[in-house]
Amino acid sequence: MKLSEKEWTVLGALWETEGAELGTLVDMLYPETGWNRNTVLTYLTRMEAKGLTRIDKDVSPHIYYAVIDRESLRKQERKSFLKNVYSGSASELIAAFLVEEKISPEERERLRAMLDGMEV
Amino acid sequence: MKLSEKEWTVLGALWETEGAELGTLVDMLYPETGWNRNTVLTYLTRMEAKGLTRIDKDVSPHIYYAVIDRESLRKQERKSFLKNVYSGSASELIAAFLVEEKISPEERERLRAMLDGMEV
DNA sequence: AAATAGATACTACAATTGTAGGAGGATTTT
DNA sequence: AAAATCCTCCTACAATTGTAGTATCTATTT
Repeated sequence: MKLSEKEWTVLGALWETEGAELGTLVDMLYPETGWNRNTVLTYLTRMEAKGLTRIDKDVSPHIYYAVIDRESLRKQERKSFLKNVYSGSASELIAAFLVEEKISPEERERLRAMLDGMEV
Repeated sequence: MKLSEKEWTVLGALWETEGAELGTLVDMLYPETGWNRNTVLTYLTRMEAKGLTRIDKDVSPHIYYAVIDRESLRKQERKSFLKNVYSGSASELIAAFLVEEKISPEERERLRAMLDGMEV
């Protein structure tokens, strides 16, 4: 399942909180998105129908959770990004991020170590 | 402007050909997508309305071109991918691709060289 | 208890996306 | 020239997405 950008945004808040009430989520999302409370609620319930979120209705206010784990979703996104945007060329992709984004010396060291580890 | 996956697919064919007739595009896309000729045509014309493609109607059959260049689109996609999927952490993103995708020794060397070049 | 603020449910509605079908003109092949 | 193909145009139509408004119910403050 391919997520929309907004759904990622919603999930971002859910992952951050590990379960939260509507008000909390609305407050978290507002500065970034300007969304109306009902907009957030609509996302939450639609995403429940898709199996992306879970709503605990036994308590009031309800508590909203992310259902899918971030890593597996990332994996899918990596796959489609690599395919669509870089026609499968991982090294080109990596190179682009390397030139464009600042990488701290520590991270650089870590990446280098990874490259070395692949040597064998 | 955020492209859909299908639009990327269409653009892929257009970039590959640097201008082509419908039939050519349909043939190129069919194996991967199974799209009906009219589906392709619909994409092409809708994308023209969005300024993504250009249609030369002075010749018959018409010739279809990509209007935006790949690199600038890639840039946008990198940005949103980094933000949405990796909350801005480029090194985590790169690391994920490094472990997941095979990188040839030559490419590995190149990436290493890039890392070294950042040393200064 | 009345008023206020929050939460939930239900409804709405336009824009976009995916996927063509049909009609009719243009061109190439028998 | 008739038939078979292409090509383009126009139309369609359901699903999804973005973004709420309304009505109602429930706590919380006055």
